[in-house]
Amino acid sequence: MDTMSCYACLLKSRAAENLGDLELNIMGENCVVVAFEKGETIFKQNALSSNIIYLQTGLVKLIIDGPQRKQILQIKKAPCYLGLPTTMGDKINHYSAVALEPTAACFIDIETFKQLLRMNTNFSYEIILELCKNELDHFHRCVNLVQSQIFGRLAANLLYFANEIYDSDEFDLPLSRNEMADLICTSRETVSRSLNELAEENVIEIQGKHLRITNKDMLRKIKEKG
DNA sequence: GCATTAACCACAG
DNA sequence: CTGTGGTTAATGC
Repeated sequence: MDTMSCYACLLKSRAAENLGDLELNIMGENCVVVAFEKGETIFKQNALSSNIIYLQTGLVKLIIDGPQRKQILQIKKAPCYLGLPTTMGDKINHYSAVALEPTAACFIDIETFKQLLRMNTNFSYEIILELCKNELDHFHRCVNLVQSQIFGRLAANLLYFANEIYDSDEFDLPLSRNEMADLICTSRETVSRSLNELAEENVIEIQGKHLRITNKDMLRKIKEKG
């Protein structure tokens, strides 16, 4: 288990750019980087949480076991912090994180992280900024899920993949139909049918997981109209 | 009533 | 793991 040299890290977070040499040394001595394969769990709901996770590279799903079914809370792309709410907010994790691609994650000791928050206000500011943006995303996602029908929900999430994750209108879905269903709160059958219908309407092209958005304006309209 | 939406089930690649 | 067809329940004209 190597301690990291955060000082020399080329994948530092925006927040960590604000840390001085001394602070980076403190972080480096209390931090390890771990590689995860697709499908591996990075942290698990109900387990004790004692680390802040920083995603250096890769893609992750956050999932929570609800009273009825599994629910995908969010898809997160590196670079970003994971588990700030779940590590700072309680002793145990309220959700799990699973890698969707090969992923590299730094595990930072929670006490060290708190110490840095107190020491360096610019660092703290960037952390708060990330948390706030994240909360706004969640609010919008929540409204979309509650107030839109299937096509609105599907459209919003396809646009999210294109705009926020892949920066391209053509990409491979990182999720199975079943996981897509967990993401937009429906059944896998409905996801299959809806994707095929969007293809019939020439809004997207879909072959297996490969997806291309061919009529983005229409997809936006579908998202807005719900 | 009748139409629409979407879940659940069963079965087949 | 996916796609399809049938059935069913809820909701809205």
